[in-house]
Amino acid sequence: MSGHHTIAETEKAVQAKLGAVPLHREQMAAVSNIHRAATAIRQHLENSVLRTSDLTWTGFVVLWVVWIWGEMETRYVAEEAGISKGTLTGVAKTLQSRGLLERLGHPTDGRLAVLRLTPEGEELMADLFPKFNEEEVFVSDPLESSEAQSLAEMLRRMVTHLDANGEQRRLDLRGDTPLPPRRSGRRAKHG
Amino acid sequence: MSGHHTIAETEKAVQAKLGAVPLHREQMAAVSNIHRAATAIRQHLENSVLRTSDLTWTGFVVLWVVWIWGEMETRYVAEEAGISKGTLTGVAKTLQSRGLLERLGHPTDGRLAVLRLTPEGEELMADLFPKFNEEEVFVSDPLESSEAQSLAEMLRRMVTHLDANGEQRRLDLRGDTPLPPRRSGRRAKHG
DNA sequence: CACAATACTTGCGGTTCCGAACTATGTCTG
DNA sequence: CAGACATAGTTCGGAACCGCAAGTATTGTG
Repeated sequence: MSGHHTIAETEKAVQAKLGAVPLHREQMAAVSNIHRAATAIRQHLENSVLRTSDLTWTGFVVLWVVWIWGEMETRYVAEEAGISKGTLTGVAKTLQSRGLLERLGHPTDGRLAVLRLTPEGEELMADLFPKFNEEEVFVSDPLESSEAQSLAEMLRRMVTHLDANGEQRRLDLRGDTPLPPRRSGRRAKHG
Repeated sequence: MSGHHTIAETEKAVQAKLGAVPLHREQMAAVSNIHRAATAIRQHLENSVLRTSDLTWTGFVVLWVVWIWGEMETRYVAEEAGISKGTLTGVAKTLQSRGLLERLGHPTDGRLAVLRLTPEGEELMADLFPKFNEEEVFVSDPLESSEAQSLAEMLRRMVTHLDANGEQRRLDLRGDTPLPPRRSGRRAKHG
């Protein structure tokens, strides 16, 4: 970072480029700053606490989710971590191979798989999380305590809203035209 | 989405798991909600406006940056887009192959490369961005206009802070121990 | 017991992603 | 002006990542 343009300069350039176009600037700034902040924060956390344990962001998030909730079915882990089930299978494998996570069958429903931290995983998180939280404090340094609360609360509202209404919105948007297939992906076995 | 646990439930589980550990909860909630919101918003935007043009998130961000700033040197594009320059090389290639972006040498400094939208790229962005902005409005629906401003402003402060102080902080944190190499990555040609 | 539904895995084809090594070019200095 | 150093971009190894299709196994149901 520490680079070419500040956010303020970017917003100015947007004004210059899009001055004539009717836009909703406040929402644009809010959304784009959420992503800027998320990227910057993630990079900081990766390069401070996570890197020293050779954990990726996603690996850490998965560990965190399982840590907080204890044993958890894989589908919920994927959802909480914000990744697809397919990705989780791979990430969980990596974490298993490092001895941090274990995979158990469900006692009564044989279709389910349950994830749980190993003792090493528990130990790692107990050691790592306070450090992680220290950096959360560092990145939040410019916020008053009440501001941090209000920030969290506004974001919570956005997530809840998307959670409740996003799918319907997407359906409405595309009307009857079905989603185009992705450029990539597995093809049907035979045409 | 629309899944298992709400944010409120997660925060409750955190309380249960970490009740005894002294933590800075407000900052924790703020940071983790930034990432939750970023993921949810990104997924919504990808599956509504971006998907129909077969653009990935990163591809769109790169196009957006170049669109706003006009011709731009690749190193700045990478920085503004929040990706590494190595990643940009690949993404730019993809966008070039789709005829949306072009790559020019710098007239006087042979090391530099400059990116610019093609006419097709300009046209695409002119068509796409209003739709994108509409969805930014949708995801910001639960926020008052003044709240959106305040949200953007708080996030801007965090980014600015990280920009100014992040590197020093990381240096301080690791002291004299150098960063361990990543598990993955290119190795020296010969040991 | 056939048959549908569910949960996960596997694999495909692509993109993205980082960061270190490498290449090419420019700049500084003795 | 040559050698050292700096800078910009590309290449590459390894992993993450998605969405989808297909496969496996299990459970629920009429």
